Amino acid sequence: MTERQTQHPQRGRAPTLIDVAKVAGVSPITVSRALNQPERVSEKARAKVTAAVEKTGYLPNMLAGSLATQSSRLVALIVPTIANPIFAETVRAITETLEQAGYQTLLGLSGYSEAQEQDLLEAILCRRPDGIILTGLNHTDISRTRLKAAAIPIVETWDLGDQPLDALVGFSHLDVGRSVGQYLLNQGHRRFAAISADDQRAEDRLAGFIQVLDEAGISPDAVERLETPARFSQGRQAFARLLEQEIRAEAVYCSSDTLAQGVLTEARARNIDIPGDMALIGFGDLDFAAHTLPSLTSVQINGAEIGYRAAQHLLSAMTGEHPPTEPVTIDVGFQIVKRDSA
Amino acid sequence: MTERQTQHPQRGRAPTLIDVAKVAGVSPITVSRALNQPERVSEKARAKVTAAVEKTGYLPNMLAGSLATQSSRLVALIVPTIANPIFAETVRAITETLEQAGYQTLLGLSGYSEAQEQDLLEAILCRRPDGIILTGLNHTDISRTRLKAAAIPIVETWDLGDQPLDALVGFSHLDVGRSVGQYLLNQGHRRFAAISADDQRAEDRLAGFIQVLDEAGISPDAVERLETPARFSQGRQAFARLLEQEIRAEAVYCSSDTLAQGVLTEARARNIDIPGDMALIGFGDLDFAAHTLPSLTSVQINGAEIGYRAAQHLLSAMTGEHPPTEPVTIDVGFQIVKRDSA
DNA sequence: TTGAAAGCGCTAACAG
DNA sequence: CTGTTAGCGCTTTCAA
Repeated sequence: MTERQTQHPQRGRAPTLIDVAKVAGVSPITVSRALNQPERVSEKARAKVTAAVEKTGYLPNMLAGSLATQSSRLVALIVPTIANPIFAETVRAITETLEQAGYQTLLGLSGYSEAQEQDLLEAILCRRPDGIILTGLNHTDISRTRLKAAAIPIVETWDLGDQPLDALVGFSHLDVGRSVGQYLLNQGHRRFAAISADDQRAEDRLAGFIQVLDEAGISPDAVERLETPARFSQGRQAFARLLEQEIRAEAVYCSSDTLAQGVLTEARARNIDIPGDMALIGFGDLDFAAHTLPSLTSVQINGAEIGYRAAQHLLSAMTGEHPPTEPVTIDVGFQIVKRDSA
Repeated sequence: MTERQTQHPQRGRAPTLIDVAKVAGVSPITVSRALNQPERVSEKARAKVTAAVEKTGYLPNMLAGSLATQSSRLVALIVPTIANPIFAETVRAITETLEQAGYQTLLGLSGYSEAQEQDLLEAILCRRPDGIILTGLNHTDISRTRLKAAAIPIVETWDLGDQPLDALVGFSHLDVGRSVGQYLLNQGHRRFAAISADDQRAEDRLAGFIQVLDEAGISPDAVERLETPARFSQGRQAFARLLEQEIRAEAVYCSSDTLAQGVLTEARARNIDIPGDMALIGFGDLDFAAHTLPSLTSVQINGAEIGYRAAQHLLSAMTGEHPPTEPVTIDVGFQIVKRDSA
């Protein structure tokens, strides 16, 4: 009398394709086809399946599906942080674009650390993503090896360089720094101070800035370097330190809008008018900067565009529209924008 | 002469457990055990397996593993947006906590829409997450049905209420509104204006605010309602509209720091001193507000704490430390903080 | 401590 | 248009 009921789906077990097939009175494969390639099934069968799915509350098990198909419809995305709105925008654009194409996004936060990125990568690659989007060009050797072994489309973002793993969507940080320097020189400034975070891309921008000053025979009066991620309050403090050292620059370069905002706040507290008494330049996302830094100049990056282009490229690579491509580089550019004073 | 090579892992195919087993000279199951329960395997076998893994560059296929184990080590997380730093913090805290416990996070952005949440849910539940974290208490009926059918631990966040699906980690938005009203009344203010977004939680806060004024026999001179997500510039414009209507409140209530910041900017442009001439109160994350709104009062929420507690609860539920629990409610609270002027 | 057999839920390939 | 068979890569019995 201990016979188990196998007539209808058991309590506590999610209904499977087989349960649906039984209820619909067709074979499992017909259910599978009705769900995934409806055009390859008679209208009658389709109706029976639809009803059975409804009745059982069936939800496909994608773990099984992906295993059989060898395609997970999953994309891995690794960014340093989402606390910085500039990356939040990129993440949003990517998830949105991929979602529409039927892909899900597995998010990893590396905290600007290559080691952490490597750990994330190991965990994530086990899930067999169909593609992967990374931030920057710097990865550990082990990461590079694993990525190559995974043999899936890769897009690196937020930078430009010679040796991308696969596709690359970004802009040149050295050029950003150079442009900023040139811009400030053109404004007639000759005495500079710089406040910069110490991650690779911020360093690249700073290097460009210093390079262009150097070409004009100028070197900055002071360079303050802060640990990434550099916060508002650190920017404020760094500027205060400069003032205490009697450094009176005509223009202050900041590696990010966040830092520039700190400088702005400290300047206000000391009745230094920006941009009247001193030029101040930041770097960040169009939207964010417009909202929080209405009274200064900034290098504007379109985080969303980077995301869209990266996702679109990845999609076309994953759906195999082009064969194992040559590495592609997309330069999304940047611009220096002078906003009205608040 | 068209015989296929099956001797060693083929090019283009990722090595499997069986490949590793062959190289190691043991059975597949021994490899599995060496990897997942090393203590149940002889030291000798373990060494052989480790070497073979190294040599083949083997990476476990979690799709297969999860299918066999019926456990994905995946957690679904749905938030309205990550553009708002308050949610970004929660997301960070959650992914970090789960990562340490060996879980990955599948992120969905609902854009404050229940319909979109439902779509995300359908896609995500197909991947058989072991647990799920949602924002707020409002879900479509279909979402509720699916969530119950999934039979996995659920944590709802950012709100408090009577009918949680399972666990609940948040605070009372009505109480926030009431506290703000009481605070401003205690300061001696009697003429108020309110600028609020129109999502459920902002509406709840506003209702609390109006309620407490009402109890004091006061009604606000004006209430501006903005569509969620409400941006900086809209807050600024809303305040400008109030001024044009000759509404001169002693205190302005804003449903978020972002809006308050817009008001602050417009006030500065018109030489209205905050908090000297007019009180202004916002709502948001401690860190964010401290960075961007140094000169006003704000209700402070700890987004990271909500994330930590939610993730911790979910972990203990998933690892089955407690049996199918009674619904748990965790009130993380909030506080009103007056900051120094910049 | 190790292995053989069976199966997780689904779909590709082939037949009918 | 529909069904049968076999297998995706792993782990769970159970037995040696």
